[in-house]
Amino acid sequence: MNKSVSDIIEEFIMSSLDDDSFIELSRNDLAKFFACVPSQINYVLNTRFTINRGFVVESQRGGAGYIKVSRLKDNDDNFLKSALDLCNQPLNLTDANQLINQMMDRNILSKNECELVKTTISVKALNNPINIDNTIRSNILKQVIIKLMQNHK
Amino acid sequence: MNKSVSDIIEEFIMSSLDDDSFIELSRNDLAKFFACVPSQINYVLNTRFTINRGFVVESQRGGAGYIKVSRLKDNDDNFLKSALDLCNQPLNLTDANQLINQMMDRNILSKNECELVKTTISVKALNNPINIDNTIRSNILKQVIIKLMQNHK
DNA sequence: AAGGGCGAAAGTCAAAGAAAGTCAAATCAC
DNA sequence: GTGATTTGACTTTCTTTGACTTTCGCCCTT
Repeated sequence: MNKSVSDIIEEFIMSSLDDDSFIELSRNDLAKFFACVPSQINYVLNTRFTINRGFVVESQRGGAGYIKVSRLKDNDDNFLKSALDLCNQPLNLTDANQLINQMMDRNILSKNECELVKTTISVKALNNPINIDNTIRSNILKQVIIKLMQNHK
Repeated sequence: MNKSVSDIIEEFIMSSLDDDSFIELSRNDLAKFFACVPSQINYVLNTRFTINRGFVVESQRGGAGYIKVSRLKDNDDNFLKSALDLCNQPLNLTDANQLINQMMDRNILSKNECELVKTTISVKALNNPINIDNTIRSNILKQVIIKLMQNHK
């Protein structure tokens, strides 16, 4: 198979992530290195380093701008991964709380953290019509899980 | 990570504030020391040492001019109380995050907890069609603060 | 002793510079 | 022909720079 430039850039970033759980890169430098336009880096990031594939991309513009790519971790039994899946549907309060409780049982969240997260998705916090409520709830939980998988300071 | 000059100046002032609750600087000297134009000091002050982040900047021009940066240190009860007040209006992401950061600075939240709460009010978490993001955000934060006030007795 | 001028601060603001993001048209591979 | 890739014009965000303004203390004159 003939590799595209995007494939090669993907491989490069992938192998940089072998050692560490995240890397910081300069979009411009990378583009220069691979002799492509800067926006191609975005293309690679958008098509290959997605949540679904287990990555998170953060960035900052301007002066000391950067792009940070992190590889998400999961514990052995794929608990977080399937929790993430659950969050693709709206979640009612009971189900969501149970999910959060399980995270505490598995020592992914401390008691305190568990309580905090439950607070953020409580009925009072999401003071909205029920149908949109559940959607926001699962969205919030999804981001929390991603954060937990992103397990580096 | 590649730090900008502004980042470095910020760090310098921050660490000067570690020992004391305030510090007096000479804008010109600082600019000379960091090899930048004097107005960059203002830029750092305006973007980093804001009231929202818990700082006050006072200054005097002319002959014996100076810039004084102080870290606000009212007690945690008052802080949470006024934070709660703030949550009666919709909050944009920046303001909300700064509030949460201050909770960490005051050891009301651990670093981890701080990150978690920030995650729950992030743009991605509250990614809903309607533009009531800021309202939901302040609601969530309000419940978090109420929760913290319970713990904090 | 009062007022004015000078120079030494700090403040303001907008332009320039330095990243990264977006989006859609053009091209390529199958 | 369709979907994936490449390209580039345009946008947004953050930082750096510098010209111009304001304020203040001090000294000098009267």
